[in-house]
Amino acid sequence: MVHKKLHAWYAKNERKDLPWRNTDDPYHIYISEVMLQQTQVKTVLERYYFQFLEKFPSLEALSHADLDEVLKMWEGLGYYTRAKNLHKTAQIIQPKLPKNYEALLELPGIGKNTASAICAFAYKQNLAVMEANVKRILCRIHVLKNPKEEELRILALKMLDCENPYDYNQAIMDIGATICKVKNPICNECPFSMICKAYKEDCFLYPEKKRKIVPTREVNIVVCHHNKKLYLKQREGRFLHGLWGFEEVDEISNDAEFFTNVEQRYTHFKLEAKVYLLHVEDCHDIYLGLDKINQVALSSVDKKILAYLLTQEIL
DNA sequence: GAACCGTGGGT
DNA sequence: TACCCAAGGTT
Repeated sequence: MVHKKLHAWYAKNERKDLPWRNTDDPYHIYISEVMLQQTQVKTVLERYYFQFLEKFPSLEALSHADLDEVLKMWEGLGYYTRAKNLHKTAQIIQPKLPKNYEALLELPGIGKNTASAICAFAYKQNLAVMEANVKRILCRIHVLKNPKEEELRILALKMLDCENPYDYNQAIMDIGATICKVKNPICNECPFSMICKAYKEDCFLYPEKKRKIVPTREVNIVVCHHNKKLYLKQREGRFLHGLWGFEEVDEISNDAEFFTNVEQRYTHFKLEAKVYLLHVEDCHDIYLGLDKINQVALSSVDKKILAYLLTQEIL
């Protein structure tokens, strides 16, 4: 009965503007799944999906690319390990993605969710996708505040429409995105309302969310410049790995002049940076002109600083 | 299991 | 301004 209702809802309300639903190419679906991790559909659609596939039209093309090129196409999307893992995976598995869940799970950057999504959407396999939307729906139907992963997995399997797994998975994700939203769910249009305990209770605060306090990190950034060239270096740690940026320093030289303040929110801390300019007498090859800078991937903070520099005739 | 890993948009 | 949100994976 619920499956019928869901099916009817989907026939009417399916999001048809999603290109990864209109392809059978496992590579395209794989790219979309990774891009969509913790990222809004709109962002992926407008600025990344088509551009990435045009630049790297196949697994083979991706495997032959330089990591710097891949990062450039990922610039601004965040969580850059995803790009690095895509590149690594392309080199491991080309010419083709494996077709079974366990083999996919072995690959870097592919977890349970992405593996099941690839199996369900690229290979039409009979398994339940369980991402944030689905989890939220299950939590509300069963009024679960803080369920274990395994508990949800069992409930998801019970719900799955084995006759139409592909449509079912797409449909329940659409319900989560457009009906069973985190805030202001539209329960009177929801095909699950008849079985939803949260609806019966008239309370949709499931699952419980825990908020965390984010610390502030204060840093100094120095932009060294010489003859319209700037010093940038490539980051090596896990954070913003592989992206280029201006240098953070502990001590500010007396010759540096204050330039501007910059703020940036990250997932687990807030950055407050004082940016200084330092004119140096001579510089090395690693100083980059604007044309070079535009070829490498910068993080959001460094882009902000660069944009401001451009208004100040430093470049 | 919890911390870590980005960003732009909405309120 | 400050906080929340969006198709998670790795350590």
